[in-house]
Amino acid sequence: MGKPATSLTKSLTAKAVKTRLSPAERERQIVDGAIAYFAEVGFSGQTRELSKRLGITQPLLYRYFSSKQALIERVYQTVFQGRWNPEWITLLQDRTQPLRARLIEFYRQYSVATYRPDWIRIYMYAGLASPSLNQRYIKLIKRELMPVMCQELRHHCGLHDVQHKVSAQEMEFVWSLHGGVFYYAVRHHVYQIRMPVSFMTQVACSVDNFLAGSISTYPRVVAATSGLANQPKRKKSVAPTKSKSL
Amino acid sequence: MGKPATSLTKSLTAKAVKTRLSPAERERQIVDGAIAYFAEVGFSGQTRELSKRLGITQPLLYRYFSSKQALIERVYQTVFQGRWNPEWITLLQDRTQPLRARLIEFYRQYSVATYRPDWIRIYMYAGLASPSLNQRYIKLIKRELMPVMCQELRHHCGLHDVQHKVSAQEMEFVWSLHGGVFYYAVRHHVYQIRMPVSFMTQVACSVDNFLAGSISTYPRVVAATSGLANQPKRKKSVAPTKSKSL
DNA sequence: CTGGTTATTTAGCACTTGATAATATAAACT
DNA sequence: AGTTTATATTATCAAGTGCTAAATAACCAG
Repeated sequence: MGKPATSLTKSLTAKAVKTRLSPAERERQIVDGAIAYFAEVGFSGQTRELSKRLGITQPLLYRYFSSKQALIERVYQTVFQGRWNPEWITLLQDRTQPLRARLIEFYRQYSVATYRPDWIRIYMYAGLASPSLNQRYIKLIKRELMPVMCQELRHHCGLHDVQHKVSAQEMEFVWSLHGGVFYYAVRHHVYQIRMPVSFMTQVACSVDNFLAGSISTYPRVVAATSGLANQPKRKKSVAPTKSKSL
Repeated sequence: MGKPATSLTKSLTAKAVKTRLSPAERERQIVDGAIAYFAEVGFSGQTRELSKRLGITQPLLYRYFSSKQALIERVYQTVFQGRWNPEWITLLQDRTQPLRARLIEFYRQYSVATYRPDWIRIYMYAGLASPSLNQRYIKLIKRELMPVMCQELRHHCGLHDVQHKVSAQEMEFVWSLHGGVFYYAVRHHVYQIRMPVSFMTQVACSVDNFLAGSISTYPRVVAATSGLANQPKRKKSVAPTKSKSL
């Protein structure tokens, strides 16, 4: 564990040869180490332990980051910035492919970017400590991803005439798929459950069931919310199918 | 902030009248306060801050709990013990009701017991710190809940002849519903998102879509795994009726 | 009221933890 | 080489941290 991850130094094979790194390189090394360390133990982890894992002394951290909090901010930034790929939207909108294939491919690519131990664990730690970061991220999902998924789902269900903006109910409908997929990753990377079915197999299965059900249930959701605007805090229960509004 | 929460003391109206509580009462008060405090800030929260919220001094905690860790264990025990209701299984198996109604009613009751801020947040904190507790809980779900849900789903889909034990694939199929519902609670109580659709409305919607899709997709899942055993590398397991407790 | 019991507080120890200043030292430059 | 530059280390500080022992004060039996 104590071995320096960066072997980009031009020579001097191994061992504890005290090497002076260029500031840029050292900084990158610290950030990478901090991501791995905080992802493992949370942000209450100590700077001394982090420095030990990096093979450097603790005060050196403060040459590169003015405070522990500054380092944490940098970790956030590094982990969550630039993971969103706008290509995913165009991929989802490519109607030359069946929606099933598009959704599966999207989750394949999305999971590579985000459903990994570092991302998921830091995401959860951040959410528990103070959810503003997660709220911002979910806002991104709501703004960029959900409307597109809903539009494509409308098309898939033959609702070609519907013009109004996607409603909050419609988005929640899609969140149930998204949440199921996300929770697979949580069980895997947070609870460290041995998963008996591979991620992509499970995604395919979830997408299949989601789309099969949508044909009959999604038009009802769209119709039930077609009158009212999209977001606001309207009560108006959705009145699913049969009795019992609960 | 500094005011003692317990006004159970028989008299002495208000103010900082130092009251001596019976050990049982004080202990309960500490545990309750610890649940609320640790759920809010995590288990790295300090005993001094906890005692301040309780309106007592910090060393008093150590009269009732030998260490901080002992208090944490007690919090775990209090939050997670006795929340599982075996009645839920009989409810789910009551075929005089349509499966839709049973599932919705199950999630209504289940959410009352577990999908509340304290439970969810402590569950997540525990999972990140060391997932053994969560693994044990998920084992309970896998042993008690999933097989029943799968059996009822088989029946709902007209698969009356199927005899073999439910496969891991079938259980994962149900996990996708369960995960979607759980993640609603996470968004609500951990990320503190303002949910535009009420929990029960969303549950009804998810269950509807889940069941509607299952009619066509679940038989395929069952068929695909009917040949092989249920769990990959397990050899023929033992008695089908075992009743380990959590 | 009195004295014993014990819940609760006061005072403090040993250690941790984020952060800083002074010092040492490896690399760069001439 | 010798000089300069700034990376990295050593030696700390001050505030926090779990935890303990002794002192205090509330309750109760007599």
